[in-house]
Amino acid sequence: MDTAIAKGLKVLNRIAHADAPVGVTAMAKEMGLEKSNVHRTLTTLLTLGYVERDAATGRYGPTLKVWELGMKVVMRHPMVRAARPFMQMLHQQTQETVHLTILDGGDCIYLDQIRAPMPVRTTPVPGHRVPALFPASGRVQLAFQPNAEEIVNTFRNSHPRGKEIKLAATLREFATIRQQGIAITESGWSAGINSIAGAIIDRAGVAGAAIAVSGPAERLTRERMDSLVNQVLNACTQAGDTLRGS
Amino acid sequence: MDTAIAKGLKVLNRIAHADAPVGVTAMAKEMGLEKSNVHRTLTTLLTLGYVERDAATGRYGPTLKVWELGMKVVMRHPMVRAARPFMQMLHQQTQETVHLTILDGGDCIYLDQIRAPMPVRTTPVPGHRVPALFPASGRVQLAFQPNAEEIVNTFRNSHPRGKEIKLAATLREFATIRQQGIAITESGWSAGINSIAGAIIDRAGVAGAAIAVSGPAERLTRERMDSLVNQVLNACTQAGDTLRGS
DNA sequence: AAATGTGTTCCATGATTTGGAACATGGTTG
DNA sequence: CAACCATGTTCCAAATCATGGAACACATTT
Repeated sequence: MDTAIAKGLKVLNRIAHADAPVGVTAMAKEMGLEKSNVHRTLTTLLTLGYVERDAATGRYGPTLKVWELGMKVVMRHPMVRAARPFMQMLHQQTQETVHLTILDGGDCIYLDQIRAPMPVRTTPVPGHRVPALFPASGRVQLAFQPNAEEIVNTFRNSHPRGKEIKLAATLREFATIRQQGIAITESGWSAGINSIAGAIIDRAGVAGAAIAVSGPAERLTRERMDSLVNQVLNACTQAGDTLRGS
Repeated sequence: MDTAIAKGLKVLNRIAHADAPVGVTAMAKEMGLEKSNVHRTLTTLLTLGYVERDAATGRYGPTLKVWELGMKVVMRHPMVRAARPFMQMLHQQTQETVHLTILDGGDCIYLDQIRAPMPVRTTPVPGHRVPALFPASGRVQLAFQPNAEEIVNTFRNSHPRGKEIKLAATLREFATIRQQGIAITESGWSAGINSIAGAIIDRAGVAGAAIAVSGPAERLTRERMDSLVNQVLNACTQAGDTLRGS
């Protein structure tokens, strides 16, 4: 194990997650390293171009280099490549915000999005992570997951709002979702926001991702969502075909 | 200089930029390191979760961890935060694709975008880098850059298509752009695509970024772009105010 | 002026990385 | 089927390189 690499990435992480540039001493204290050690690490990251110094304060902040690297990765992601055109279609048909999410453990990660001209106040942003039980796109994926029950239980025990979840009811709902291939949430975890999501089936035959259409409850009514079922399913199966075909 | 950190990031870069997962030997040969060294580095990155192995081939590919990190960075970027709401407004008014770009040396980096329901075939994607002389958003920023002439010259000497650029004509055009605060390209570097861009003035009083509206020439005609001048300028000044105010 | 808080430099010490060689594995070819 | 090649993996002695402590520089506060 290359400990220096671990240290370097830990420091980079710390800087990238910070709201504001940080100083050497603060970081050293926080991560239990020597000042001189942190300083040298930062100078290294500086010369490599991953970190820059605030002109005024001399504190260290992240550059966009990490982001550029990350975009390379996500844009090459097979799921993103496969889903993009069909998300675009869906957006054109609905004029609403369209999301692409994948599952990572019990979390749902927002991979890609097309924003509506008039989006809701709190649109999840690509890169965000939320418990998969919250959004429709997470639920539709969980429903197709073999270890769904385990994940739900873990959530119930670890998350502060976990106890609000009824296991039996949730599993029953998952059965319905599997049957229809569609999950719908009405003011589920974000008040006033409705959402309809379908699952993309990948090579392994499990739900590798989900496409969701979201919007304010006034615009995206229950009836409207019901009428969108086929379009969402369509986008998902076509994306799945593209994914498996290539 | 922590050489191990440099090595680790170099390997990570190599993997993230690759089109397909790569093997140990290939990487070792390519970057002049010992096989065993690369192998240990990869195992480190593997346990840290930045790299994963292809189940079938055993080759190494990137995970989304770098991307998540990068999104944190860009979403906290003051320019993105300041510009987002006004890009949204512009998108709502025009129903066209709206871009946010910044200048990095002679390059233009696409920071953020809102895609139109019917976008053009080749929409630049966030994270992309193009010579600033190509798109309208790059040109409007160059026009306000003190060392614009230098950048144009560097481009003329280094880029394969550099000789197509006439220095005097370009500088004259920049003067016009500075006067209007707006750059317009018609089928500029991408055939059939028109674009109108304005500059966001940052704290230092220079063009720190640009907002652009792009679309197919049939839809985004010259007359339509002329009628959008004020809306684009508005979005830019408001974004600039937000940026400097906060 | 003394005291605290920064960030930075220096260097002997020793832990860690290094590169080579040997081993393991799987696929290819005569 | 055996010999071969290419690949990934493990091991270890040698020495390079990271380490942490102390000392320095600089600014701000008391």
